Amino acid sequence: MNIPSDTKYSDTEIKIKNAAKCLFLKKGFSATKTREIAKESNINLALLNYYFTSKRKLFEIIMLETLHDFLSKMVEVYNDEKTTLEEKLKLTSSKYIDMMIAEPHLPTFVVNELKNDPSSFLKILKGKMIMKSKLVAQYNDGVKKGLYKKIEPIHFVTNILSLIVFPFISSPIIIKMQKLGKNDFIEMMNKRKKLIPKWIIQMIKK
Amino acid sequence: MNIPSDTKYSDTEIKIKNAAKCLFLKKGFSATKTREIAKESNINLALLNYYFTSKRKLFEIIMLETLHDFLSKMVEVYNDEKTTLEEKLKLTSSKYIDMMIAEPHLPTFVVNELKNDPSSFLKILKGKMIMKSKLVAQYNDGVKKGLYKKIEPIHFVTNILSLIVFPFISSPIIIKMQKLGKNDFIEMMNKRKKLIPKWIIQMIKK
DNA sequence: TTTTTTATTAATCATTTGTTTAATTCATCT
DNA sequence: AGATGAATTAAACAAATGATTAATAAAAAA
Repeated sequence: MNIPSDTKYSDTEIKIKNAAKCLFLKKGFSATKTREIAKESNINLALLNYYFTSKRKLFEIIMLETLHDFLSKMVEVYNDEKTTLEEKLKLTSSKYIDMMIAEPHLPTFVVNELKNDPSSFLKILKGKMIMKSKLVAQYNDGVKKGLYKKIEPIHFVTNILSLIVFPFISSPIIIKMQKLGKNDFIEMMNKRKKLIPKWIIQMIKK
Repeated sequence: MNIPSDTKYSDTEIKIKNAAKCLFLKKGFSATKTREIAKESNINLALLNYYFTSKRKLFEIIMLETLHDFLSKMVEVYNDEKTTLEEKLKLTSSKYIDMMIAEPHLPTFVVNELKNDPSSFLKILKGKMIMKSKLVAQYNDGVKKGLYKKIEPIHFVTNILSLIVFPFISSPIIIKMQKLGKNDFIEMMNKRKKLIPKWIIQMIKK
């Protein structure tokens, strides 16, 4: 029984999109060839244009969906009204690290293709203003109460994301430098789930 | 009067290499076309193959040189015998941030193309083991003396690089999110030169 | 069932792209 | 000046690549 998670798209369209997403994530737009997408999804080459008009259009659809998923998951945690700042840090850290263990190509892809076309980013970023999130509000509160040092919030947010995301972006380097196996790297990232919130707190606590 | 900084290469070769490096850094291997390199460097298309055999060979040369420069500058600071750990942090932060302000495409390029072919990384990484650097030794000393918390050194090094490099990799996102101009972003990064060393110290200090 | 619409296919087209060739210019040496 | 080798050029080639077409099969509507 099929769950109609995406009723907008037919089976064939989903097959194409899945294969395309996988390839685009791994190799980027230019290095991914339409024939490769067709082969990987077991469809005829012409169906790609039949359903998606062009490679570029297909790419843009995938780009927007991927970006949307990515940012939505972020903002969920940041805007939770019930959790404290420290809890948010723990949840963020844990959630994103899991997310990127599952899809290791995601951060590089987002960062890369956004460099070429930041306009798609704006389309998605409507209700997802991290800088106006509950997390930032809680940090500012802490500053006012004299609990936290005053840093510009953009640095605060940047630091959190840096410590979480950068290791994944640079994973090939870390793996080579440390002569790790893939599982060792995952192990290392799992350890960071607990460490990163502590580090962030130490950075801001008076 | 020409300074024979690179006597190995003729004028034409240098023109080609410069244009190619610029394009490869900006757009990656696949998206950069040989005709574009020829046009940008004002040389005939055939000269590219005449001097460098193939696009791929040219790319590999540029890749290795860029990587070499990048890592050399890193290790210089890390292995300075005269400076303290805290001084090294300040120097690192300041030096790399300047470097990436000058060449904003560098980190994304390195990270990207290394993902596809980490072998070139190993060729370069001979004498440049960051993990066996003076910096790490000094940190370990500090731990023994009870000054610093004990974290695995790989996390220590990863954190430094994360806080320095990630903002540049994600600069299009930061710029859009904060509605910054390019100069505002540079301003922000210049502020981080002083902040990052402090943050790192707070993270490790007991 | 018949008709009409939709989905799929193989073949082909028109560019693009990396590379090569063969001719020409330029510089160097005798 | 003339000969030799390197540097440069315009033209062309072959393969790859994104896209289209026209024919066929499958599904839906009548």
